[in-house]
Formats: sequence, structure tokens, C-alpha cells
Amino acid sequence: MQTDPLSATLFALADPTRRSILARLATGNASVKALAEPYDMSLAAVSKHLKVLEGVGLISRGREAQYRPCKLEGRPLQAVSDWLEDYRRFWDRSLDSLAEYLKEMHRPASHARRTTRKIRK
Amino acid sequence: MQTDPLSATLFALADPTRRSILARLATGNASVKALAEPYDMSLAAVSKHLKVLEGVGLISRGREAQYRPCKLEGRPLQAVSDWLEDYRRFWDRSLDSLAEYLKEMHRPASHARRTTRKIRK
DNA sequence: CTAGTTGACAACCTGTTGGTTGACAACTAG
DNA sequence: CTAGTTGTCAACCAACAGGTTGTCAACTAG
Repeated sequence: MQTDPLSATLFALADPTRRSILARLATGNASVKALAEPYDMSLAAVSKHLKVLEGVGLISRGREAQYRPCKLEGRPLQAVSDWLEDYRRFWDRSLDSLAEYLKEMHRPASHARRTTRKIRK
Repeated sequence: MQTDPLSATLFALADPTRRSILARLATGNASVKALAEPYDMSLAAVSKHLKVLEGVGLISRGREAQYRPCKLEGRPLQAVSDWLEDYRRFWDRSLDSLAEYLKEMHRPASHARRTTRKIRK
């Protein structure tokens, strides 16, 4: 496993099963058994995936009787989002021109664009 | 290597050397030799990393004499950004609690805040 | 032509992933 | 207490990632 948190987070997200688990958890907490149900895979395999996700802080776990409910923790995703921000100009049409880019760069706050919502339409 | 493009892109990004290469290319195109220079690693190893990046479309390559200049292509990053967007509410302070999120949803239309981004589907 | 530079490719090696199975711990329900 | 449910852990395995070295091709420069 990678040592730096961003690499570890991206690695955890690179597996479609793990992303699918996160998508499920986005709709609410769930037990390991419930999470494993959709997959053609042993419970132990899902348990390993959850361990990876927990290791990078993408989920946290509680205790309830014999259940270990999983909860989505989005904070590591913010680091990914922040990293991506620096490359937005390489695909975002609305930041296409150099002029606009430079205008952006001269804003006082370094994270001025962090809350820039998606310009979709 | 994963089959779906998003997994492959995230996988490519999970390696710190490859992200470092992208950072370098964000400042301008470069030859393989130039890209390899900062690393304590053979040219062949860097060439492999570039192949991974090219495979997911994060870079493109040209021909100039005996050089194969690399160019950053940001478009695959947009897919990552789009995927992340669905999870923003799990870390963004302005969309902190689900309760607040739902409260947002129940406001009369006339009070709908402009910051209600990305509630699609 | 010859020599040097750039870069890809194949073979190889080692550590890691992602899956398996089996044993077992913790807790609940009869 | 006993049986069932939930989940972890360790051992094992095949496939792959990321590095190496050596060979070779393409092109430039003397």
C-alpha cells in the first residue's frame, strides 16, 4: 500500500467493487452482510475491501450487537477534489482561455475556486 | 488493469510518480528523458509509467526527431471530477448534515438558494 | 559511415492485490 | 446451554504492479 494519503485514497477508489460499496453507503449505513449481498464474492472478500476503505478513512465502523455497521466518511474525497482543482483548466471549457486562467490566479484567496460548482448545461 | 475507464484512471492516478509526472507536464510538454530526470529510476520504468498514463488518455504523445514528446490531456480527470461531485455533500461544509440537505430540498421554490448545486437525477 | 542519444520492448524478479477456504469469536434467540 | 448469525483472521494462491537489465530501433551529428 502507498504511504501518502492521497495515493492510498486513489488506490482505494480505483476498485469498482469498493466504489460500488461507497455508493451503497451514500444511501445510508449498512452491515457487512448487507453490503456483501449484491456481490458474487465471499463475505471475507468484502470484509477486506471494507478494511481498505476504513484504512484510508473513507468509512468508519460502529458496533451494534453482532453487527459492525459501516458509515461513509467523505473527508478523504476532499483531498482528491482539491488535487483535481489544479488540473481543471486542462478540461474545463469555461477556463479555456489563458486570460481567464490568469485572472483566476490573481485572486487573493488561494482556494478561491474550491467551491466553484460544476458548470453543467 | 481494470476494464472500466474510471477505475483505470483512478488506478493510474494512485501512483505518486505518475501524479508527479502529470504535475510536470502541467507546466509544459516534455520528452521521456526530461521526465525521467528527477527520479531515481531507470528510463524504462518511466516509460512504463507513461504507457499507463497514455493508456487511460491522461497524456498523448507526438514525434519529433528521436523524441516522443508527452502532452497532458486532462479530459479523463473530468470523469473523476464528475464522479466526486455525487459525494460532495459528504464533506462540503456548506452541505454539512443530511438534515440541512433535506431542509434545503423542502424550501418553497421561491426561496430555493442558488447554491443548491448538483441535485440531478 | 560511425558513434551517440532517445526510447521501446521483452524477459525476469519480487512484493502486493484480490480472491478463496476454514477456524473462530461475539452476540442473539430458543 | 445450544444453535444460528455476523464478521474477522490466517493461510494459501494466481495474477499483476513496478522495478531491473539487456537488446534493439530510430534518428542526429561528426
